[in-house]
Amino acid sequence: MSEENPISVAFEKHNHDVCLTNAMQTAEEYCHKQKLQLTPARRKVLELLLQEHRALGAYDILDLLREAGFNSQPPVAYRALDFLVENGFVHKIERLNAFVACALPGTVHSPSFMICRRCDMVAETQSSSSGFDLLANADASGFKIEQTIIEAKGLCQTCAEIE
Amino acid sequence: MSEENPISVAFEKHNHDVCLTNAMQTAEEYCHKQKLQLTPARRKVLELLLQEHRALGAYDILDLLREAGFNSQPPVAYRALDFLVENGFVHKIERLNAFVACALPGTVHSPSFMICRRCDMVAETQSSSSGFDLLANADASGFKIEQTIIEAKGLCQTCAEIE
DNA sequence: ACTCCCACGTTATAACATTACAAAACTACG
DNA sequence: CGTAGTTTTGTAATGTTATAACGTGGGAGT
Repeated sequence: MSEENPISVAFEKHNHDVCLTNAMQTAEEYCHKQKLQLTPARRKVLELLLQEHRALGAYDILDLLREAGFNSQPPVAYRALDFLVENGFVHKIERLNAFVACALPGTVHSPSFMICRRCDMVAETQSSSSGFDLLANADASGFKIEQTIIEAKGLCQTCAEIE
Repeated sequence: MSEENPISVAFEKHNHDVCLTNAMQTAEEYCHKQKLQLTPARRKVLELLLQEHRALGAYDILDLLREAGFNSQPPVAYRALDFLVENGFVHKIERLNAFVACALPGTVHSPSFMICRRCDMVAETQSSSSGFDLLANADASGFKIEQTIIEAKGLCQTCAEIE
């Protein structure tokens, strides 16, 4: 089941159904606690993204929403994505102008991403913010960092073997 | 002279004319050595970007090119930018969809950027690639990193004092 | 002079994202 | 309940960023 689409599985093998179910449950609980509304459109977008380990563009999502019977003007997708990004369930991959479900929902974290240029897979890793030059440079110059994005482009193991 | 527009000066005070002249000369020499053509449009775009320590969008550049008497269809700007990015004279800031002149032209380097969300200033810093988690994670999972972008958003010292 | 490559001119369109305003649905609280 | 206030959605239009496609011109090497 988790193997049906080799392109969409992450680096580590895992049961993808569980991964989706867990993430949805975490989102539910978080929204309930915070009195946020996980409305049908928001829920659907999160589900769509959780079904992939790769980034989807807003218009890809829009197409999928339309197929699922939702309204399909751009704001529908962007509003849901804004909500999900603000609350940490989804990350935007800037270099792809695309969106990916968070691998560690419900926790404050500063992620890095590995993006395969061949199969578009996106893997999220936790980057401990300590110990690299940027912080020292920022301190030295008085720059106050609020958020840092780290995106590595390259080839995943599978694609590296093929090429 | 270098102080006429406080928004466009970088963190450290410096003589901006010298900074521009040096960078242009480096570009000239590099292109000559590599038998690359630093054509009028390419040169102009580089000059325009060197006049700022902030990122300009492709269409901003296009407007400036038009003012300078160049042709002004989008491909004009994008072709020049592609050339300059490929050869390391300009970097793309992904989170702004905009472009900034390289602070260390002619050297192979993997830069990080600090982007002020208030004044749009962009400072480039050298990030030694050693010592942070992403590399370890990539190794462990067999991912081959080809290029990493690191962009920190925040407030520069000047703007932090104002707010 | 021929040909190959590179750069440029030009039109069109694709892809990504937001503004604006009205209507509906929830929420709080008297 | 009801009604005021807030949040979410419907919908049309538009704004912004980027590329495709194809033809033209100009310089380098043979």
